[in-house]
Amino acid sequence: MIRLLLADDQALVRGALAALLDLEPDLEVVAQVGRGDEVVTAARESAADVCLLDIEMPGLSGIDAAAAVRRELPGVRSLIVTTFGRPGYVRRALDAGAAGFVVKDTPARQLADAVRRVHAGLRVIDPHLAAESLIDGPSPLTERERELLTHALDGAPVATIAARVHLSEGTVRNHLSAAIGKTGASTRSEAARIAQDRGWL
Amino acid sequence: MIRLLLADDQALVRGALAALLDLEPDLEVVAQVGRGDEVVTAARESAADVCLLDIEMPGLSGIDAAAAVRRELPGVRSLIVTTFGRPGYVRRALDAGAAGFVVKDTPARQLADAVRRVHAGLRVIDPHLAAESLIDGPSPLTERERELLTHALDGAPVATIAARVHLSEGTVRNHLSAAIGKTGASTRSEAARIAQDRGWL
DNA sequence: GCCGCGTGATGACAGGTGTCACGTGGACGT
DNA sequence: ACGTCCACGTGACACCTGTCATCACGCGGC
Repeated sequence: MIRLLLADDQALVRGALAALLDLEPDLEVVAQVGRGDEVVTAARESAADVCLLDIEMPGLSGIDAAAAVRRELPGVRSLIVTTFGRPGYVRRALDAGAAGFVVKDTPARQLADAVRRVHAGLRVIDPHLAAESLIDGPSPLTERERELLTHALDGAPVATIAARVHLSEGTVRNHLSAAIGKTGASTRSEAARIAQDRGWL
Repeated sequence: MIRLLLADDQALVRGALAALLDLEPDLEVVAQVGRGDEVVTAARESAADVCLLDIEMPGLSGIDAAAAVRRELPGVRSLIVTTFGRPGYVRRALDAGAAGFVVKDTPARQLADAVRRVHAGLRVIDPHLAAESLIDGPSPLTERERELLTHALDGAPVATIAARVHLSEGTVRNHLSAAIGKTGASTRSEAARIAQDRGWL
């Protein structure tokens, strides 16, 4: 019997996944959480074997949660189950110690298999995403560029961004100009969107 | 026995919801589709009573699918089940003939109840969203403003947008300026993001 | 030591952007 | 017929932005 923990911020999806996985005779959902920062304690208390983690969650992202599980509970394996097939996410998830990466539009029956393989010590990675991840390569952005792009995501003017990060307006424009070049965009908003699509933020 | 059709572009979520709802003794999932433009034919062939529709789907949005169901199959009721609680969506969904509107982070056990109420001829609307929808009121944007904002979503420069819609650059700037005023934003990207958040696009 | 690189900053310049005034025309309601 | 609203356009103006050159500092690698 494989003991599972589910982490997803959407209660309906969480409950539905639990119903789906509980149908399998060798799987048992022993814990459900809606926040990333509750994963480790819930996994410890429920003695879970495998954690299914969404990425977009309040408190702590699924990737960071996987890293925390890796650090705090070395025997427990993490499987990322996410909506967005951002190439950059795959690499970051694996670096964080996740054992698998599956997108939410894979057929439902394959999920149980993925769980079993992860539990058996294998790695499960969506093949399509693995290819994209290799093509794109790692993020070319520096830490500052990444940070400034996240602030540019909502379309704020440069002056606002500069105030938020306590930097000179000129410096902000320089960093963003570099980011625009690296993403192949022509405005900072476009650059921010591209970087987000690739999982660089 | 209430016969259900599920429409969601994420196969995993679709399958999981099916597993969850099939647990209820009086509910039966008789069809599953991943595209909005397959809803009507699948509902007709499977003789469904209630359609659960996600909004973001390829082919046709869940809202447009609800309108099509209303038109083609008058006896069938639609329940929108979506990730995003955009206030503007609620009004548009009801105008399109949907009988209910639920967000995906409602507790799983409430979904079956919502289905039963919709089937009984009642209307089910997330109370929190209903309030927000009333506060915001309907979209103040004109059709052109709405269209131009969608093109501004990815941060494209004005010249690109003007070329895409075959308009003068000056006209595009005038419309976007009006949209910026109506949204309370200070750049077109910010205006686009605000409008999207409110379900005005 | 020196080089490369990230970070922070300044100044200058061309071009993009938001705003406003103003004009035209068509659709719609009264 | 008239007013109102929307769409579309032009021109002008101030301001914002993206780019580039140039400087300085700290850090790690060969």
